[in-house]
Amino acid sequence: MADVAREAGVSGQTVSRVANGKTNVDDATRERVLAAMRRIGYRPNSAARALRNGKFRSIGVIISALPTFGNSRTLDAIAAAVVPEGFSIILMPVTRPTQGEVTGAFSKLNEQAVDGVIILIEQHQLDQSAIELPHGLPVVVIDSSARYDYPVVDTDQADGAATATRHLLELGHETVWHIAGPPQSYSAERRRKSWRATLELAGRFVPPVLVGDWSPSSGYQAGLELAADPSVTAVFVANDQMALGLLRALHETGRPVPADVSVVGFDDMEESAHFWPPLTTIRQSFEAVGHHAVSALLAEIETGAEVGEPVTVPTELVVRSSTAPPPA
Amino acid sequence: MADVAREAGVSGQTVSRVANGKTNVDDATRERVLAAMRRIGYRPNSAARALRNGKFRSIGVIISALPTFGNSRTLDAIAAAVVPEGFSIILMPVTRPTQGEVTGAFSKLNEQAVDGVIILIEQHQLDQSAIELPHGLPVVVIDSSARYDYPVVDTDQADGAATATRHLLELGHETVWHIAGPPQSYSAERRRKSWRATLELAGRFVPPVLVGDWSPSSGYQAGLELAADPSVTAVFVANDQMALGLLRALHETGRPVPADVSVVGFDDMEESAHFWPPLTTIRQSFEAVGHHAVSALLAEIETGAEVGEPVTVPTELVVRSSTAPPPA
DNA sequence: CACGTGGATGTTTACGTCAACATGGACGGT
DNA sequence: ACCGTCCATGTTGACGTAAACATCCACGTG
Repeated sequence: MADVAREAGVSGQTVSRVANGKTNVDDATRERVLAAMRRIGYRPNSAARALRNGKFRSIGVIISALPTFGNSRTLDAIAAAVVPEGFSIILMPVTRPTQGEVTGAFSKLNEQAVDGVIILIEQHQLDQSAIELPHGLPVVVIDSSARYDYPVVDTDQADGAATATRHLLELGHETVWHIAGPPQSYSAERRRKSWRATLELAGRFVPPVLVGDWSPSSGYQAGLELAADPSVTAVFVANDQMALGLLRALHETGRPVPADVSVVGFDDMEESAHFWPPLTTIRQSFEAVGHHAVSALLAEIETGAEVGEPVTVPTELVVRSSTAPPPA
Repeated sequence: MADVAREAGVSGQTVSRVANGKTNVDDATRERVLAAMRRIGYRPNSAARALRNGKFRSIGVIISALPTFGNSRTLDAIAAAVVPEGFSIILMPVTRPTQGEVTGAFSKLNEQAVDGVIILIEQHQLDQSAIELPHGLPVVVIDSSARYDYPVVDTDQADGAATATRHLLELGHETVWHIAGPPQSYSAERRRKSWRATLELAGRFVPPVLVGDWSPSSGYQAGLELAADPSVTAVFVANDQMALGLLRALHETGRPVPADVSVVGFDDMEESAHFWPPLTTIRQSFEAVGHHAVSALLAEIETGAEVGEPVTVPTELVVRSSTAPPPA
């Protein structure tokens, strides 16, 4: 900066003013400074800036299971929403979502240099208790658990699951089986509860739940069990990957989809339209989730006040070829 | 820091020494300082640290198409490799890999606060020219193009594609068709060239290339064309997602896999084992790629010297149920 | 013409940390 | 007892920036 100031024949302060777009600088002077900046290749030093005014213009994202379909999409949306605001993202992966790891990541971020934190961790049951975080830093949690003290954003899991179940019922199926996500996952829990509630509301028999871990393999395993039971005609699977595994199991055991059994997934991955048969599923908008999380966090950073209401992002039923009325 | 110093009855410098684990501090004093830190909840301020010693302990990752299967896996591997070293990751997404966007992201990182940059951008043909970056910051590129001035890490695309093609030939197929990735992608180009070379080496007819864009839909489109040609008995698809689309096209047109046509993909996504039929494919280790990229970058940061040799990560053929000898 | 006003620019200082140098006391050797 | 050495600890200053305050000049007004 000093070099630029000398080159332009002004004081460092004026350079600072130009760099920050202050208005009270003469146009001619501004031009001279800008030219000098370009000539010297001046880049403001963010460390010094941060030191000076206590803001870092960056937010931290604590994330587990990054390569997961939903998480990577959400992260991308967060990134897209944050960059135009002039913020950057500091990534803090945790290998397992335990209390220890999360608080560790959090305090690393705290030392590091962030103005706020988004927590994108699927499993809420952390050592039996909600995450406890030192206060003083704005935080937004992506997850619709009510157990956090922080603003929360999530997909409307319950409505999506209810829609999926109702779709199958309306097609004429007697009841709907369910392959759930892992027990520690809050979204899995919500989808399962909502599926059950929908069945009960319609006065239908509630079959036992099969539990997977989101992976195609676990869907395949569960699918093998389901395929062996001839009374199964409709299955709501808690995500598309497990649905893929189920489809495979159904193919292998010679039960045609959708003629013999109907399948609905959840997520609507890019691949789902090309499964065999193309999968009917619940589309969720990770983009909207990421976008809302960023809005809430930035608002909190600006104003210091937490936004009270949890934000819920709606889902949409996408009907393709894996559902049909039950066999006669 | 001043508070801690007062609390412990020492000077700030001693606190600094304790915080940095210097040895020349009396044990009793150290204990006293640590206790004071805990009591006050002291966190070193990284901005000041960075300002003081010119290092940031963080690296930037410029990435496009983050939710892409390979990219998210690689990013995760980078994160995993970087965190134990005490570095953190600053994410800098670019929407399109143009020269302008990349250099923009680069200079943002430069101002921001990074010690080095990993560029994870698939398409190398940036406005007809290689990326030009201002020098002075260590850079590693993930991509095996020879056109960069920087250390480079990538999967052994050529060997993988050759292995896939040879596998099909050895099964007895007369020739192998190819659905390629987008023309701007260097990996797509490598796979295509290597497929062609393998065919030529074996003295086989080289069929025209179908070009996709990595998406399942583009694979489906290409698949429809291929399915219409009864002479097609073996297809090497440049990634698993397009292979999924091809499988769907083959199902729809009633051409059984692998009895009538064999398919080999590339990537080995988690889903591929559960496609119908389970997909034979080339597994690449994104983990290894990320890991090597980080090693190279950290070495460059430490020593200041670029590592010369490009690193190539081997692939592995995974045989499942989508390949078989051609129909009699 | 003296004075007040307001805008452009300069000067000083503090942000939190740590390297470099300074200080001071304990201990060993002669 | 004197001196040199070494180790623990303290003091000073600098990193690059921007807020707060100070200065200076042009211009308008009575």
